[in-house]
Amino acid sequence: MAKPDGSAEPETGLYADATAPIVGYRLRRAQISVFQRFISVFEPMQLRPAEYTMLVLIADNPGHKQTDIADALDIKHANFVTLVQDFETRGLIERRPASSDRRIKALYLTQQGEAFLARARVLHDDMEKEIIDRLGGTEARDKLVQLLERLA
Amino acid sequence: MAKPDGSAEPETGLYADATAPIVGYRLRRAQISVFQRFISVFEPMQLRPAEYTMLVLIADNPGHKQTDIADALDIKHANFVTLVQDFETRGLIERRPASSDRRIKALYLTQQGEAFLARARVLHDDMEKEIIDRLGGTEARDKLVQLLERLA
DNA sequence: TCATCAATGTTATACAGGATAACTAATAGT
DNA sequence: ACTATTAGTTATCCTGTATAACATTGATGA
Repeated sequence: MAKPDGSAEPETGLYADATAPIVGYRLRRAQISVFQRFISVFEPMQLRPAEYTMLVLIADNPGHKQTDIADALDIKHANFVTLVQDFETRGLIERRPASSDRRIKALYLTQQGEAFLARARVLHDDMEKEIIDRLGGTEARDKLVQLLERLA
Repeated sequence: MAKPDGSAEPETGLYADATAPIVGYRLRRAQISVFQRFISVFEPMQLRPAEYTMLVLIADNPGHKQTDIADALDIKHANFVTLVQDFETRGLIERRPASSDRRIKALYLTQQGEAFLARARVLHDDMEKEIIDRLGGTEARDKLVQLLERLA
């Protein structure tokens, strides 16, 4: 089998560069790697990536209804219910019925939730620093985010 | 609520830039978008992203055992079995027991499989061209792949 | 030799994420 | 008043992924 650049995988002799031009594949690998790091870092806080993003979104948009937050996260309303219920049980968020429309449950962080998120943000900042290091600087990070935006 | 740049979401009034610095989140969004496009483009061929990559890997590394291909794809051996069996049933790949070690099943594309992959590569090339357009050129694509490599 | 251990592939099973349908309660439109 | 729509909920399913147990075959060392 031809090996253009001699960069064989020692263990298997597999020509892995076959996947080089497949952007989707590279994207998925990077995403999995970053998410696994996230999960391991946040394991002590029992917080998964989507959950962290949910808390950030509620913190920065307090009082919005479930539908808005779920849509912003591209999570189906049906699946968002248990997610929200779990965090209410944990005392981190609060669902307050709107006086104007009793169907609506407006979302807020509790004081506990604010403190919890503050701790999470510290961990997350460290993670982002790690990522910036691996990428080679903040410019590279900004470039990456810019390119990802164009694909999303 | 403060809106630094005035870029509100008209529908919900949600401040979505809260997630801007979260690289993992952007990564996931881009990956989902690219994969959904892939799935829709390849729907007529009944081919999913991981399956396409599997065929490419087998084509460029014929005669390797299941374990090697599964490892290269980061798919658990147990889960790879049904995947391979399905494609054998479809007549696209062949599992040939190695004479040296009868435990090993070496993987090859059939002639049908080669023809099938050739058609798939055309579709995929079109998709990559789309992606390059969205990114703004081949240099941007190369830059993206380079950055993704550093994260994986 | 042969007893033991390791590697390959397989089956069964469980669990998490994400998707759909059907439902209740509340509101809006006519 | 009657109807349609919206917000939230429940139940259920499908897919991808993870683990455990197993049969077969091969490798290793007393």
